[in-house]
Amino acid sequence: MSVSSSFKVRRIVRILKKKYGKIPWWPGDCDEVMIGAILTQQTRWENVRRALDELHRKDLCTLSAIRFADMTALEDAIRCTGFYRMKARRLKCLAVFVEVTCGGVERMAVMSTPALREGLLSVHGIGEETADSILCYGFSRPSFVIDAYTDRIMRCIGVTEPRNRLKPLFEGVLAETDEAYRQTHAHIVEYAKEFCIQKRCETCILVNSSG
DNA sequence: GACCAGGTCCTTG
DNA sequence: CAAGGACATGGT
Repeated sequence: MSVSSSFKVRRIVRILKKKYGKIPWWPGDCDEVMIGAILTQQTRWENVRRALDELHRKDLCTLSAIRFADMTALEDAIRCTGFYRMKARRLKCLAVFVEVTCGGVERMAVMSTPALREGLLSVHGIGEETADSILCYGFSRPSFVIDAYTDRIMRCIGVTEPRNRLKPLFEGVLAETDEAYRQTHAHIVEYAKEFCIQKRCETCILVNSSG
């Protein structure tokens, strides 16, 4: 990766930290994080929150419950997140992986990060972003999450690395702790929601600020 | 009514 | 292997 890109990333991380400070993000237990990670695919968080509340109301907000849940009941509960048929199937796949393949969350918690990541990626419907979200926010592992917002902001500030290089780029710049990864990703999402909602980034403090 | 949302998988050329 | 489409509801 280029020195220039590392420099730019280092700089925006510092600016965003100063702007937002410590923000709480993705509270909830491990099961809720994993379920939310599937539901948030291509979906606004507000709708995911509503679906999670509905799942709680129906006692379906654990993977052990989802594993045997009625498919229609599951689909109904998550309908407001869109892609609800597909997501219901993905939740079932995740439930089987967690409860059967791994033998429960406690077993997952003692797996090595690479093994856990590989296992998650083997689940149908879990790609890199979802896997890293689960690792970082659910299991407190330092695996940085690259999402559409991150990619967009990098373009805004002139970092030209392809998307698949961004993860190592950030991990090379940040202190290698799950907390640093969580905060920085949260800052990026917060900033993106505030300024970079559209493809264009007209009011980008990241470009003009002397930071 | 058009367009987009914190992706992933499958099919084509 | 890059590009395009499907999945689906809810908000602006």
